[in-house]
Amino acid sequence: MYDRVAPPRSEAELLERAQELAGLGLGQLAARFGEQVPGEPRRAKGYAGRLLELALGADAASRPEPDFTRLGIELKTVPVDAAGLPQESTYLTLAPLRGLTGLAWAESAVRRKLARMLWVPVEGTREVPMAARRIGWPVLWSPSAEQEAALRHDWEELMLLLTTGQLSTLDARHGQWLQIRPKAANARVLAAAHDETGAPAADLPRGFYLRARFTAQILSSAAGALA
DNA sequence: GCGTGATCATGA
DNA sequence: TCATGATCACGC
Repeated sequence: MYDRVAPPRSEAELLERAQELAGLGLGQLAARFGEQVPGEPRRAKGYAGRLLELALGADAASRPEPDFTRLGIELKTVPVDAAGLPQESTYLTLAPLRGLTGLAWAESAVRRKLARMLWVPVEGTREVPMAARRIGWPVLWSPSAEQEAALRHDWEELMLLLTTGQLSTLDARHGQWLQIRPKAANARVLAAAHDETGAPAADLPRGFYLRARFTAQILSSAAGALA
């Protein structure tokens, strides 16, 4: 079979690996692992992300930890259009719906995820078949002071709505850069939450997402999005 | 069933 | 056209 790629031992090694993948099509990369890219895009959500995890040696295995556990780095692939602009928001982490009293930004899961991230743009326009979509130039990123302040502002606004049990008024329009949207297999899924009075209740699981216009800043801070 | 990886598809 | 709300696949 095919050996699993060993986790990178340093940021530099991880970045080098990602840079070596730039310009490759997803089909070419998949072939290195004896895989074929799924044919139907609707059934291939998340495939590019899983393939890049495999190729770069991510070791978190879908546990709620950074993808590169030893380096504390989170990997995100982001679909971009022909101009290199992100086409979609980026999922960060589940939003806590219960037991969130006293939760501070400094200890939040959102901040931990954002602390250090490797962004890999991938061609994502629907006209391009999955296998032909090319991997772009990677960006190793941490938030600037201004970016972190803006994200913290959004997070605190959103968390206030969560802690007061105002799930019914919380929708994806809140937040300038961060937003909260459903994150579930379907709209019938329920997670432990609480109501406006603080009593236990169940509600649709939600996740924190980074808006595409924020991700655009990250990608444009580096040179070309596509190699 | 949950949290991970995300993108799809429809209404505004 | 575009973002919101809904959905699809995988590992365990």
